[in-house]
Amino acid sequence: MSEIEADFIIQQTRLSHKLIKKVDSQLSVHGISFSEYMILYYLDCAPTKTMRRIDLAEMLGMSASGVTRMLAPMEKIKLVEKEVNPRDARVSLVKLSDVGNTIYNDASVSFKHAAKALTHKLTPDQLKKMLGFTSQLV
Amino acid sequence: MSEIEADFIIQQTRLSHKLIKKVDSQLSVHGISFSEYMILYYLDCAPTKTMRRIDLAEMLGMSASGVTRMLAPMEKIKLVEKEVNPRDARVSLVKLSDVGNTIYNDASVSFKHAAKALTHKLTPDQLKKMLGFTSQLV
DNA sequence: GATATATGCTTGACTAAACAAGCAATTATT
DNA sequence: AATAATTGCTTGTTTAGTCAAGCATATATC
Repeated sequence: MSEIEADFIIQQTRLSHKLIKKVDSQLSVHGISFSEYMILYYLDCAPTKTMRRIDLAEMLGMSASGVTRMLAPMEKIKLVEKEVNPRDARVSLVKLSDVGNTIYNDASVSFKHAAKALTHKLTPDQLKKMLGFTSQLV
Repeated sequence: MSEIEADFIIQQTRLSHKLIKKVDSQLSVHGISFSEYMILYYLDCAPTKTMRRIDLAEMLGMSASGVTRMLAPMEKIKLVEKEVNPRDARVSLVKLSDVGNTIYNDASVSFKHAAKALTHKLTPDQLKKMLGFTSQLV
């Protein structure tokens, strides 16, 4: 009666829940949440370590207001800095600060450890295949 | 620099986010959220269509209080019913009502449709493999 | 060049969930 | 039998997000 596609959705979301929970608890050592880590991650990926808030929201799959709310405390503890865009006064750029960069690098170690632990049941080949499938669906 | 395990976690959670969002919007036609669907799903799976709240919480990966809060409105609109356990007055059983069953069956059609649409980029074989990997990790 | 429309961001109000604390009933210890 | 510990559930409080509305700036149209 139950179909494989539906089962997949259910298992997939269960897994995600578990992964985030685990990673979150590992990252808490560095004083950041999974969502905050993701912000630092995308900023670090950006060539100038700077992004527009709306692009950040897009990448995170979040609303613009959600990003505003998340960034406020991160600015307060100087993980990121606000910059203005001289060409367009509407946009307010977010920049990864030096502190933020350091925290991100530290947190990345924990993140990778956690990631390895969470996926150790798969062989490198299986993991590679799975990442491929996952990326295809995103 | 970036490792495949970490990339996998990131892609996996991105995907999950997308899946839930899509399924949620499809289910809204039936007046229920993804989480509520999951409750109905687990109740439907149970042989007596009845579960203890704490077991439900366990299956959903939620806290007991979260379940209490979710069930309150569902009881109000009669999707589920509260039953007492004659052997243990501490537990309050949750039962899938007839209405709940009907809604669940209707919603399942939408759910399966959405699931198929969301996974159509994978061949049946790929999907089967992926479900296998996912289940292994949960 | 004036006005309409679109874009980026923030704020207010709300919702879903978590955590911690507490109550009530059960089970274990003595 | 009395007390302690555990279990199941609920409630108060807090946090992370959403959506809708609004403000400021930029772009397009006439």
